[in-house]
Amino acid sequence: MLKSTKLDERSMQILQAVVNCYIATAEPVGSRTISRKYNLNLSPATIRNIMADLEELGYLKHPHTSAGRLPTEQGYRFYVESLNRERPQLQKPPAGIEKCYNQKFSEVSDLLRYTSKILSSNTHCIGVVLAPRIEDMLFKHINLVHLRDNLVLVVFVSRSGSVQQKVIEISESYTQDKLDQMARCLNDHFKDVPLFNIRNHLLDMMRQDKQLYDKLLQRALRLSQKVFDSPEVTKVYIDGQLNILNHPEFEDLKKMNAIFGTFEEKNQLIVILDKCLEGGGLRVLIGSENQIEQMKDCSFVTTTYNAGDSVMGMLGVIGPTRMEYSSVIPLVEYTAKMVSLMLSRM
Amino acid sequence: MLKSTKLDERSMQILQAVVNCYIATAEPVGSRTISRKYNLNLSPATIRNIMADLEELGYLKHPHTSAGRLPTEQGYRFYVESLNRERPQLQKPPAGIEKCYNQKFSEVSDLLRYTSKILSSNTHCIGVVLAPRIEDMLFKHINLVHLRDNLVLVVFVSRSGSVQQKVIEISESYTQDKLDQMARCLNDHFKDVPLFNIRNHLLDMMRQDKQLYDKLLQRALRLSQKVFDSPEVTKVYIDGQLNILNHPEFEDLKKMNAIFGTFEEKNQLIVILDKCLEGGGLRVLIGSENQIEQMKDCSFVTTTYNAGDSVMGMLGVIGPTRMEYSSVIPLVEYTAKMVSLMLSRM
DNA sequence: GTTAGCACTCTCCGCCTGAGAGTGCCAATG
DNA sequence: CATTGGCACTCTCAGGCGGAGAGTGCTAAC
Repeated sequence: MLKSTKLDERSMQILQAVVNCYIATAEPVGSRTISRKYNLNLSPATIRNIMADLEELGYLKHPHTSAGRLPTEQGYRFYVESLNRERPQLQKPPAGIEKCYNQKFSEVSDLLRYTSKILSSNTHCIGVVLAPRIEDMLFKHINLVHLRDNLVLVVFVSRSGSVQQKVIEISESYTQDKLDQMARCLNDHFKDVPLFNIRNHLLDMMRQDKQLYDKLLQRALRLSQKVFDSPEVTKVYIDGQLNILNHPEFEDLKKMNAIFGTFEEKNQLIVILDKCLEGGGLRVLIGSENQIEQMKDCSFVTTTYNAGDSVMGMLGVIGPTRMEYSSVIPLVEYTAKMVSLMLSRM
Repeated sequence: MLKSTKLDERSMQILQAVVNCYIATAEPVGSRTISRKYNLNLSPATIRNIMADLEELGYLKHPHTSAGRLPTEQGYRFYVESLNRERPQLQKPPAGIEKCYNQKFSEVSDLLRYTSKILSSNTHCIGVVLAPRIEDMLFKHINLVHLRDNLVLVVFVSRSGSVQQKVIEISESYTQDKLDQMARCLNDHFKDVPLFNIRNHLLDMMRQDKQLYDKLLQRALRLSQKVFDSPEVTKVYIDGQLNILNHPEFEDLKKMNAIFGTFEEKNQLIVILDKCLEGGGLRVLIGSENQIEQMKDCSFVTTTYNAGDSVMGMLGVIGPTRMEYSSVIPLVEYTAKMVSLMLSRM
């Protein structure tokens, strides 16, 4: 019938009603249900006609002839976009979250881990927090501890308070005293240098000091080269994986297993999350938009957060395509705001 | 019929056959199956009689009249004990494990995390490794890093190479230089003191130096008191939780959920594992012997490992009661041996 | 003591059926 | 002519039934 891509007001209302209803019940919704629950003053028959149109346009689908309708991915997408259009009014801060952030966090990793918990427990989805990339951090302090023989423990603290540790093997064996001196050297030289730049910085310094008038510094530099030359894996905090057990669409053990598998092998996930990081801001990936075959029944709602020194990470939730976007989206955004705030204080 | 608690040779053979068979197939085993698979030269009828006796004695049970038999917990216990009696011959080192430990581990935590992976992937059960209790470690090195205001990052290294970190809040704000001096002080004074003793050591020293002729030391001591006075949670490494999805007995979502829940809240688990630690050596907890209501269909196979400086922890697997004890037990024991070996080298 | 035979029990699977939910279409209506 | 009521049609789901299969328990024979 109606062949224009634009939907008229009434069709939109019905589409939204179907999506809402399906999100709430996880069952195909019939025309009768809509006409009763939402007082649009339309008879079931009329609604049936409109639903048939919506199906033809690709927004709804049918599990079988005599069942109700449910949204396609295109239907969800339309729904989410219309949510975002009306967002300003929705933006009441989700209750309770603010209180959670009243406590003090002494370490960034604690804050992020806690945030993934908050996200998962408030949305019944999987909470995900991607830590700031290490290269984006600013050097603050380094410590070298002699372990045994040629092994040295390196503890590195960034200005925003993240702590990394790493054991490296070196060719010579230094006493703890020597290591302390070297650490002091490095701390003096690298203060506030961003890590992504530290390798260049290192090379510069080594070239300058080729005359080796300061042998200790030279050694320290060589050691720190070892520390900074292996690429770091971005840390990701995941919480509430078990939440998906409670969603009826994952009762099928096979589907569930596939999803758990993806979380076990995090690489694939990180690729997607990294993509969400680019550009910044809110991202909603619906169903197969997330490119991971096994996760084609899941949606991602993510946004970016920023730390005081403009280092950025990403947080959000992963849940069934049939998730409560209308509450999840504001919650994710609000959480990101809180995290940014907390980080700027640290 | 046979009312003596002792089983005769033949009954034992049949009990073992039933257990073996049930472990392999996860289905109640009938008399016919036994008489065909194990050539005991007995007809199904005879075996039926014996099985009825074993049932009366509490070793076997019946899901319903016309089904085969399966072991009760008492049956499993008998089976495991007879395995242990014959153990010396079973003790061929499980292939492949040794190779896994050919690599170098620079940190204890890496070794233990890796071990939990090894355990889970080789047994299709959940791998569990309890780290040595912190109080059992020997002091090696401490580092203090100024974070901001009154927050200090404390990094503590034990002689066996474990690294702990902790952020503490102090009343005064010290410069990094001061902190370095204090750390050096503490390193001199506490070298090789066992941690469980360090609090006494501290108090002693503070009493001795009451005259405060060394103000710096005094401050350092007060700071370190803060560090060592909060009790540490023992770290536990768990891997392969998803393995239980593949065991048919946990297809029931409810059971599975209960088990996952227990792992989420680790406290309960740690209590049990701590109990296994006491006394040392191999422990097999079958079904409800593990005291955790939700885990009554699971068995624990654990043993202790020891580090070079006699610090001890525990490792093992958790799986369905119907697990392959005959291969799991030697594997757990062998792994513990390897871990002890690796630790003594570190 | 061991075994063959046989009746009995219980589960599992496929088949059928009726109820219920929902659609699609058609004709009537304002 | 958009909307609506009515009605036939389709599909799922739950329950009941029955036969096949597996296994037991008992008894009588070896």
